[in-house]
Amino acid sequence: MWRMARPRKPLLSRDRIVSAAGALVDAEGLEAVSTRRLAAALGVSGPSLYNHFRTKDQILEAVADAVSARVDLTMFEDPDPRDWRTALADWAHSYRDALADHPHIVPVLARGPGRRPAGLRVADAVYGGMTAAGWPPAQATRIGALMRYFILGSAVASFARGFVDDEAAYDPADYPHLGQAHLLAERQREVDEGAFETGLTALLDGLALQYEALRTR
Amino acid sequence: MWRMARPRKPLLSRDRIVSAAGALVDAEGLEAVSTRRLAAALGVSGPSLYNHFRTKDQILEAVADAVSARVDLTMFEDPDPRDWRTALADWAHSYRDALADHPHIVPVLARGPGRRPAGLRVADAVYGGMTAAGWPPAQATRIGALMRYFILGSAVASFARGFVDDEAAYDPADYPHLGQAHLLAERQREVDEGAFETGLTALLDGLALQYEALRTR
DNA sequence: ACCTGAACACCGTTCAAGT
DNA sequence: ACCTGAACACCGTTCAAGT
Repeated sequence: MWRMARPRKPLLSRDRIVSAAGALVDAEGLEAVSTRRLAAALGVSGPSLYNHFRTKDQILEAVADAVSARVDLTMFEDPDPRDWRTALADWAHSYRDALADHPHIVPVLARGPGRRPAGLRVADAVYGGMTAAGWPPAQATRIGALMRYFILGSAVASFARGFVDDEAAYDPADYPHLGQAHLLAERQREVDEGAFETGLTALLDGLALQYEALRTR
Repeated sequence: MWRMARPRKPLLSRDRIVSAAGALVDAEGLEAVSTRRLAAALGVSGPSLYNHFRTKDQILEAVADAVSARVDLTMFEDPDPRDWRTALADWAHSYRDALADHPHIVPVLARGPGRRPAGLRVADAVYGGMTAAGWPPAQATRIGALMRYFILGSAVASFARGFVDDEAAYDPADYPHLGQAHLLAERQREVDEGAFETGLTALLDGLALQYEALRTR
């Protein structure tokens, strides 16, 4: 027999499936991933995937988790109590960069840490870093959550991807303040970049105010 | 004939389709909406929908836009220059409440204002309010975007929906700082609520700092 | 103009059969 | 244990046919 139902060495592994799925998501977007298409890319037939994952959704969860795993968390290790602000800022940038590299998986990632190990490790590290820096536990939890809101929000609700490339859609009579400038892709990236930095600075400035109030009480 | 291909009075309208789709999304979630299921709920056959919308996606866009349309924008009309902070806070709460009422459509809404009239009206109103309050145009655009990030992020990356109801998934050996307390649904809503309020206050405090720096220059 | 059933090219998932 | 093809119950969308 030159073609068998089961090869001596497995053709598939969870890792191979996840990396092929990630590549497909990056190249063609979430909705391009079907079990048949993914299997074809791996040189097997559709149902084979079910020997390694229970559902297609769990494959996508694993892809999302692989992205979370690339977020730098070292800034929360052995923290200098006065430096929670820098740690938070560095982490936010690392997180945003990881998402920017794989924008199509963000909606899956945003569904919450859920069962994904790397996602939970992120939540855990931020909490640990904040409590070590002197934030009360309840506030540390909130800070982790609100930073997540802002970072994931900036990836998922990106201005750049939000506007359509069609001038007719933005009649100045309907939206007096919206200029044509919004339509330029270059300008849109600038808006996203500027809004992220402005928001991050405001968030950290505001938290610093709360931290001071906490210390001087 | 007691059953005809075309009735004298149209059976369908865009409004009827959108409200039935909205009800289906609210009751059973996004993935429960198929053209056949939606058509059945309206007492017609699947293809009929295509006489009123070009694609299923445009139906969902219209549902999302109907939610945006319920966001209060009156706080940006005839603004008191000193009160941009209150306007922003009130708007954020109104926006968040609208999303909380229809959580399943949030991923569609988060894709960006795109072509949706109500979504664009929101962006336009915030921009108008901020510039009228004395913010420079570039900053006004950024504020609209960053507030959107935070509000949509808080809806889409909700802690409450993020954790799974299974203790085994959160072994304290893996995540030393994550307590079992995170698992309680009641506690999760508290975290979301607290994180939103803490984040909003921090954001507005931080922006106030920037506004002052702007005035005193 | 607006609805219908039939049809097309897909889906995710199950399962018996193969080795 | 791990792969296969066949099958099931779905999809979104097109289209000719009806009134």
